This record gives sequence, C-alpha cells and structure tokens, in this order.
Amino acid sequence: MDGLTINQAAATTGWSPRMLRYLDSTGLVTPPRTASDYRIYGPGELQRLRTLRNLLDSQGIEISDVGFAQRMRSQPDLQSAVEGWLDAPVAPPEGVADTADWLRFEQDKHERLLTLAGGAS
Amino acid sequence: MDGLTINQAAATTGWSPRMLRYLDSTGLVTPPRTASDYRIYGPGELQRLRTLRNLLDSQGIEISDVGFAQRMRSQPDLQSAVEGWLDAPVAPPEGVADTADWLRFEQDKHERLLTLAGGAS
DNA sequence: AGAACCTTACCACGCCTCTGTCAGGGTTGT
DNA sequence: ACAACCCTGACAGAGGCGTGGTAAGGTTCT
Repeated sequence: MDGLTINQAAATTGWSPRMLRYLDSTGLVTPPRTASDYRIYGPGELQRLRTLRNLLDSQGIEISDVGFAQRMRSQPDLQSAVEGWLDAPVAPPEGVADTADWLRFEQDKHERLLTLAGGAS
Repeated sequence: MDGLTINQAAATTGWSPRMLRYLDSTGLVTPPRTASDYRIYGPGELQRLRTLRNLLDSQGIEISDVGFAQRMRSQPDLQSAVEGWLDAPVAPPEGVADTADWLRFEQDKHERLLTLAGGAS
C-alpha cells in the first residue's frame, strides 16, 4: 500500500488527525480507504491539505466557505440562483417606465436562469 | 420621499426590522439613507429582500453563504484562489511520470491563476 | 500475544451567526 | 408638544463550526 496513514499525514501536513477526519466529513479532502476503512493519504491528498491551509491563511476564509464554494460547483442550480440574486440590480434600469414592468422583468430573468441551469422542461 | 421606512419594508417583506438592519450591516441589502440616516427602501430593495428569502429557503443556504459569494464576486484573487484549489486534481493526471514533476505542475498552475486574476506584472 | 495503530461516536469548549429585545437619544407628523 | 417613528449600541440565547479529548472496539506489525 502506497500512501500515508492519518497520523503520518497529520505529521507532514500540520493538520491534526482530528481535523483530517473533520475535513473528510466535510467532503473537502476525502482520501480513499483500505478494505478495513483506514484512510490512505497519497501525494494528491497531501498537496491538497497543504494548499488548503495556505488558502485559508492567505485569504482569511473558513473551511465552511470552501465547502460552500464546492457545493456551488457541484450544484449548477444553486450557483445560478445565487449569482442571479447577486446580479439583480438594486434600482430599475433606464428605459423601464413602469415599476411593475421592471419587477416582471426581474422575475422573468430569475426564471430564465433557473430554467437554463437545470429546470425540468 | 418615495420609499418605505424600515418598519413598512419589514411589514411587506416578512423580514423583521432587526433583520433588515442586520442585512444592511452585512452588505447584502443596503438601502440609501435620508439626511437624518433613516433607511429608505425602494422597489429595488423590496424585490431584493423578497427574492433573498426565496433564495435562502429554496436552496437551503445561509445569509453568510450569500455574503461569501458576494465577497468572491468583488475579490477576483479570492475567487481564483478558491477555484484554483477546487480544481486541483486529487491524483496526478496521466502522463506525469514523476510525482515531484506533478507537484511542480500544480504549483505553476496556481501561480498562473493568481497572475491571471490580478497579479502585478 | 501485545503494542501501536486505526475506526466511529460521543462530550465539551470558545467563537461566530442569526435573531430578539431593550435603553438612550434624535426625527417626523399632527 | 406629544406620539410615533427612526437610529445605534448592547445584552442574550439558540444553534452551528472548528477543535480537542476520550472511550470502546477492530487491524497491523513485530
């Protein structure tokens, strides 16, 4: 078996074994398992762990933030819903005479985004 | 003055006045102010508040998640750092003979992403 | 076989998010 | 002028996150 056990991986990455299990549970770093469920950390996981620490420190973000970014990655409807909300203007654009028209425009846009990202036809 | 005060906005959107102030403090919905610092909610803010509630409920996410997405929006280096980490493969790709070569490849990719997103030349 | 390792499952603590409420003080409407 | 509204700031409590520990039990090495 090539790869480090959880304590060895902890020693070389600076994470505690406890945190490696936690990161596994969050889905951020999920090493393969042996037949008896031992976690096996290969070079890929080790690099991922080291760069994760670097990412958190350098950007001042939390583990849960990276988890959310990953979730947006894997769920396109989530991503389009969030981005659609962020893109909605705070004031009606020029050229829209009636406020009611603008609200309808925004509503339609929202629906278009959802449909585009995976809506049932 | 056209626009609703905070209690009126709360009544028509379902948020509590307390939460409207909180959302203001997080930067998610920041209404303009009168000369005496009263918050004024126009149709844009009201729509944003209603769709925010809908977004949170339908996607099962938190206010802080939307805040993080907004932060990634406004900070391209943060976005590229997070996406760079998420894109890093967990195992060396085919055709890379040496593990050390692969680590160098990953390192270079990370640097390319950072440079591309706003690095000083 | 026995030491040293791994697993999951809990309890616990500090910090942050979300939400309510209240106090003290300024503004608006009648 | 007075009620009704707004502001900020603070305290408070439920719940989640990040992290450590520990207990009970299975696996691997020597």
